[in-house]
Amino acid sequence: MGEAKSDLLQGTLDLLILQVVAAGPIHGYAIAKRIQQRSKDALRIQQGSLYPALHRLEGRKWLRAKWQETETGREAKFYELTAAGRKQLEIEAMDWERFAEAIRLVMGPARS
Amino acid sequence: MGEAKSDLLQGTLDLLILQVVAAGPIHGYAIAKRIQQRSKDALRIQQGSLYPALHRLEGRKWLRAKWQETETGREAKFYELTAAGRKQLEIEAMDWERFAEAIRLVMGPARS
DNA sequence: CCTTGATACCTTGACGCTCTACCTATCGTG
DNA sequence: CACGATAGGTAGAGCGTCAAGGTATCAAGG
Repeated sequence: MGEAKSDLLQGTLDLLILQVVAAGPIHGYAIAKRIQQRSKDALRIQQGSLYPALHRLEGRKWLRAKWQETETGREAKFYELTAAGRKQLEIEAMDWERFAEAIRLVMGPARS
Repeated sequence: MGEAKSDLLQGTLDLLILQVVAAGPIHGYAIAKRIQQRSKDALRIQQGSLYPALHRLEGRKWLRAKWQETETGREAKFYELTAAGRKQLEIEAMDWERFAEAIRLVMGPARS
């Protein structure tokens, strides 16, 4: 029940993660929370989506990880953007804008 | 080579097809052409994506198909929207707008 | 004490969609 | 006659997301 389809469109998760991490080192759990908050609860990243995505991005050298302590005194894996990651973020942000514009064109000029 | 990732974000093809078919009966090949033209060549629907999608939408009773003759005198399968299809189009169009807005929020208010 | 909920990490398996690549057939043009 | 455009289709693979499960720590409440 609830949502018939998945919350996210495939391919957008990487963009969201890169964007959030771009603001500074942050751990996985907080990334999901941040995305949820910033989207006003419209986007909820499942942990089963989040962690594989983080490992994927790390494997592609777009993120770098290191264990650190949170403000609450717990160990957590903090991710930060590499130079390649920053470049990738720019690419994906542009891709997204071009894609959204293309959809807008097909959906018709009649938009409020 | 070429595009590293898929042209389309998963889930948007149905929306595009429904929108194009909403304008009146049209056959598959023309749907792909129409989407490509309207998006100013940004979106190219592969036949291997198109036909399975059409069969899927027909199976869900959102489209109805019948063989007819084109203006050029060839047989083609013309698709048209059912009542359920029209409703689905509204739902997916709304979903898309909410989703695009959510991404915009996460990407930051700092937009040109 | 002990349970509950939040924080924080992770894996597994299934599902769905799109892609590449391939196939058939007709028509018009060079 | 070969080719590109039109028109339909299938098969296999890849990939990302999801649901569901697991571990462990910490704080608060009963």
